[in-house]
Amino acid sequence: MGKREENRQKRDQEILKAATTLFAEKGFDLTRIEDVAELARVSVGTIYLRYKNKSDLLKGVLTQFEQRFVNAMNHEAIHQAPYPERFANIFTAIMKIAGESREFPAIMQLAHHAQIEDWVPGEAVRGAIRRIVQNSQHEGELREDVPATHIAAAAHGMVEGVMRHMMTNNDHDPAPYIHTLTDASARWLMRDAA
Amino acid sequence: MGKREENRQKRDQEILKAATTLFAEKGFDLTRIEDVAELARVSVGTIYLRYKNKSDLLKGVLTQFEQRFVNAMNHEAIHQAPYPERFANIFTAIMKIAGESREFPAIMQLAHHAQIEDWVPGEAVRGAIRRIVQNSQHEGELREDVPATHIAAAAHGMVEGVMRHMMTNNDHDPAPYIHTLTDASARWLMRDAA
Amino acid sequence: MGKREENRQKRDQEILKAATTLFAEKGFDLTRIEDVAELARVSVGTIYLRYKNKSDLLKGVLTQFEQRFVNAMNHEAIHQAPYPERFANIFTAIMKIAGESREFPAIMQLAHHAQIEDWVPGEAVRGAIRRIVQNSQHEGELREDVPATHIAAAAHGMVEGVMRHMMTNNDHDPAPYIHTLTDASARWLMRDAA
Amino acid sequence: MGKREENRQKRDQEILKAATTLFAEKGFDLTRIEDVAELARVSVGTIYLRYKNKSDLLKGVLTQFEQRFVNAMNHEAIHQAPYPERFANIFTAIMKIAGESREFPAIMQLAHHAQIEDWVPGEAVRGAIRRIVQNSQHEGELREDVPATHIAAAAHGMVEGVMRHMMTNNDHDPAPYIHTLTDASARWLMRDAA
DNA sequence: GATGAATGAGTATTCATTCAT
DNA sequence: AATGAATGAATACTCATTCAT
Repeated sequence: MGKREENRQKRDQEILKAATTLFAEKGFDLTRIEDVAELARVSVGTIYLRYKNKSDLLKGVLTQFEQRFVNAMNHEAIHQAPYPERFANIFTAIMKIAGESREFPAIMQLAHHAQIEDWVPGEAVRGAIRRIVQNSQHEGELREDVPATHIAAAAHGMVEGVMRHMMTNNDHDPAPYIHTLTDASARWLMRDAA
Repeated sequence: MGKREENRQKRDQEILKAATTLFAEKGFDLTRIEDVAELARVSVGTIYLRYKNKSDLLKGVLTQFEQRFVNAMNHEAIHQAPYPERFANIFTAIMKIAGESREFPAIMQLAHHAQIEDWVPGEAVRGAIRRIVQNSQHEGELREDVPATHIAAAAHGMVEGVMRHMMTNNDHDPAPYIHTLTDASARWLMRDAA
Repeated sequence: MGKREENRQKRDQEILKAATTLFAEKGFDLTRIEDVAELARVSVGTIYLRYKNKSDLLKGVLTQFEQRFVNAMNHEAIHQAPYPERFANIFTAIMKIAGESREFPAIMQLAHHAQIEDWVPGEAVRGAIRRIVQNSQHEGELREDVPATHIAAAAHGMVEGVMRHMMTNNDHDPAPYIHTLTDASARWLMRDAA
Repeated sequence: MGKREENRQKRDQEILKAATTLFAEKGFDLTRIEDVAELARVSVGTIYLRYKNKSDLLKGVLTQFEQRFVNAMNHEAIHQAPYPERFANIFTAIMKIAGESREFPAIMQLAHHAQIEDWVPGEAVRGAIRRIVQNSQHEGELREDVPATHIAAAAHGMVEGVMRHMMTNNDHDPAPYIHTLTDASARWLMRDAA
């Protein structure tokens, strides 16, 4: 990797990091591109070389965030456990990611912000859930009479709801919530539970 | 009721109706107060006599919407049915309300708009869920080992997720979704299901 | 005087007093007619029955203020003293009036505010000066080779400049300033000093 | 000087010139920043790049004006003449500056406009007067028993009063006024006159 | 005469985006 | 590629004034 390329990637990261910090801190409207540029120590022009507008920059931030959740859910170790432990593992991984980022609560709100072109909030995460569910259904480990798309939609909302509740209460111990989510999922979706 | 008072109430209604229409159609940012005034056939000043700023007007719209759901959920008829029919009744009522308003899907997105003073999106609805759940727990009809607050948070998110999915798919028949929600709730929360 | 007339005059005074207080406190632009009305415990409509617009209300306040200075200068006792004592008496009277009103410094600034119809700031005061000077010139007590209008213009400016200096320095003892003004006037205008 | 720098300076000049013209013509409130921009052939944003708000732009105009008077008063040629010619020279120079600018009378009124941050109208001019007076006092040419600050305050007011009178009368010949001011100053302040 | 709710014209200021250097 | 000065569209909000009661 040439020095030039190296520099470029470093700038990319700085921009995304600065944008994340400021969007989380002040929200979308109150974050000025000029401030992002200053914090990232690049010029405003440089940001526009990479993102076609402000919304596109937000999309970059959100994409990076969702990708972390998708990665955590797809981590193979998780899939080796039997149900309902696997539920617990997935929810634990999700909660861990959420807890690691101070910006997460604020960014989560932003995901619902004004329409972003070619972007549906949570879609990547729901897709990951759906694929996991479908695999498990095919393997006979989860009920097959509930459509995987319904499960993805409901489960995603459920997790989001629980996280919102945690944040509202400023509660930092995820254990009880992981328990609730695992319990609900197991009773709802496990074949044996029927 | 004097002419003055009569006029005032009529104006109140017109403003809220116009705001609902425009916020739903164009979103928060693109809705101009001047346009709301024109549609409501009042002056902009009159809107500011009632709402202290644009966000406060949105809060008025959202409050009215949430109240409809709360009323539907609190409707006594719903509480006379045995579980799991009661679940089905509640979800049916909710879906009916949602389906009745063309503006609902769009307004639902707006609820998450940047901080509105003294307003937490969905709080009224979650409060209603929590009270229903607590009553049913006390009456021994639902499991008591899951905190009602957790249930409210997760169930609210679940319904929101499912509704979002319906809207994304532009799906107008709520029956399958009501079924999924009722099934999930019953398995998760009914005492006998344990 | 009937009760009605009495009430009317009382309202008039309340309005003028409230306007003086608020104009002095917040300046012309930041004073709202509604606030004047509230402080005077009348309705905004009542203010408009007496003053045709906001500037006219300011004119009312300024007129009342200038009149106090004119009255002080015309007070007969002052005119019985010989020069230069008479100068000292006049300046003392002026400084006394200025010192008596907490609002005076602020109101003095406002006099120069945007054009008010049929009103020239300081005109009444300069007229009073001019008449006193002319009388004294006719009586042979002051030099006649300086036009009274020039004297009025210069002397008025001089007093205003000195008052501004006092206020800027937050200086509450007028004695040294009275001395300076008397000294300057005497040397400049007394026949014997030539 | 690069093209950039050249352009910048040209814009600076145009903005100040346009602002002077319009403030003088229509007063502060009725001058729209947009019109200043148009007259200066720059965008409104460019004005805000240089002045933080409308008042700050007025301050720029006023500062430039006062500086001309200060420069005229400090012009060394003036200081070589003996008193009372020096008084005559100073007043002549001031009147010349005032007469050269069509905008001067109107701008002079604006100086008293509502509080401008970090700006006291006439302060620069009074400071210049004070320094000249102090030098002359030290050189034994003017009375030392009148504080230079009092002289600055009173003389500045006197000149202002006389100029206001000239303008009110729409009088274009400064000679009689220069005479009056010189006469007054000489009698008041010259050591020999005592 | 008194009231005060309703009106609606009016503009300073911001900041995403561009493009000459 | 990088820069950052220049651009200018876009609008929430205020408040003097009116007039139906």
